[in-house]
Amino acid sequence: MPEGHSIHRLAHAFAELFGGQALAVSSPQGRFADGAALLDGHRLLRTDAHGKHLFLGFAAGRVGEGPADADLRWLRVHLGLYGSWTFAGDSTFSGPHAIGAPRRRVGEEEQAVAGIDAAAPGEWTPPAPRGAVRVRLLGTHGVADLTGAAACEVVTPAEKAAVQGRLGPDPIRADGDGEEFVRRAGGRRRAIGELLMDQEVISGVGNIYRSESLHRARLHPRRLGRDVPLARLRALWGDLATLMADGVATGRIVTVDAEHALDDAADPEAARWYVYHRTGRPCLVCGTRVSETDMQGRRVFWCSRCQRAPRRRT
DNA sequence: GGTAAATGATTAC
DNA sequence: TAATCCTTTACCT
Repeated sequence: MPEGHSIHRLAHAFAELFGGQALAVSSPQGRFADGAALLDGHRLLRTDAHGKHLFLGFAAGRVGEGPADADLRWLRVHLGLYGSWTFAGDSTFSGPHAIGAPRRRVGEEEQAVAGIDAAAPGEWTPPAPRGAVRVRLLGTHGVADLTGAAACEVVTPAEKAAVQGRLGPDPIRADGDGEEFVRRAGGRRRAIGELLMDQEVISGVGNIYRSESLHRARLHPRRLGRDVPLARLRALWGDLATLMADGVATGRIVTVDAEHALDDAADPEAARWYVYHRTGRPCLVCGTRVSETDMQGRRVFWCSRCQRAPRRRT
């Protein structure tokens, strides 16, 4: 799935493209018919993102009424490994055209789809849903179609709060607390590579940000949390906050500093990251062949020279 | 026209 | 640790 930065982009996009509008909510595929009926015709008043969860807050009633937060009903969407939103609309409708899987190639986290039509407002008609569209949100100037989500449900404010209560601090959110991350990761007997992917420790980090931030921090993925000095945990949080904020701004995961950038016209994907998906290829910093291993069913990449293996403990 | 892989997370054994 | 769920696409034959 797109990592946390994409979810925050989606929250912004929905506010911008549909904010304040009463939306026609449907489930062309049918699996979300009940939830869609609950929200159909309601206005989208709030959007929120926490880690990899997207929340869209709807309320019934006329424009101008200021519903209490307690009256909102939230659509909670988690894209999982291959969920995706695809947008289309008239000439006034812009923004991210498609976020999330599928990707044509690894690294294509946002795909510009020929979906934004040049039709003038009023002359645009929504395209037929393509594929298994779980939810369609139709506004005045455009549509958003959701496919492949791992989670898609309508929740109350209390249920939303409960979900967020289980999530660790999010480096992208204003309320993201780095010290909380240090508390949750420090002293742990689990590998830092696992801790970064644990959404209760830090939320929003995915497989690319994991491998890349650990390389930038020169930390081996199997180093235990308790063996990472607190100052380095703080630095890791700070680096992730910077990288992920940049991801929100640009829609791309960029982790390679200018001094290490490598222009490889023959294989532009090859030098996109320091180590992610670069097994056997040279580390962009030292040239050592990148290593790969499996960590809880996911691939982790690191440079055995830049990121020294932790000493074996008995 | 089949198959594996994909930036995830939960449940069960 | 393994199975399971969500869906599309790249890359084979």
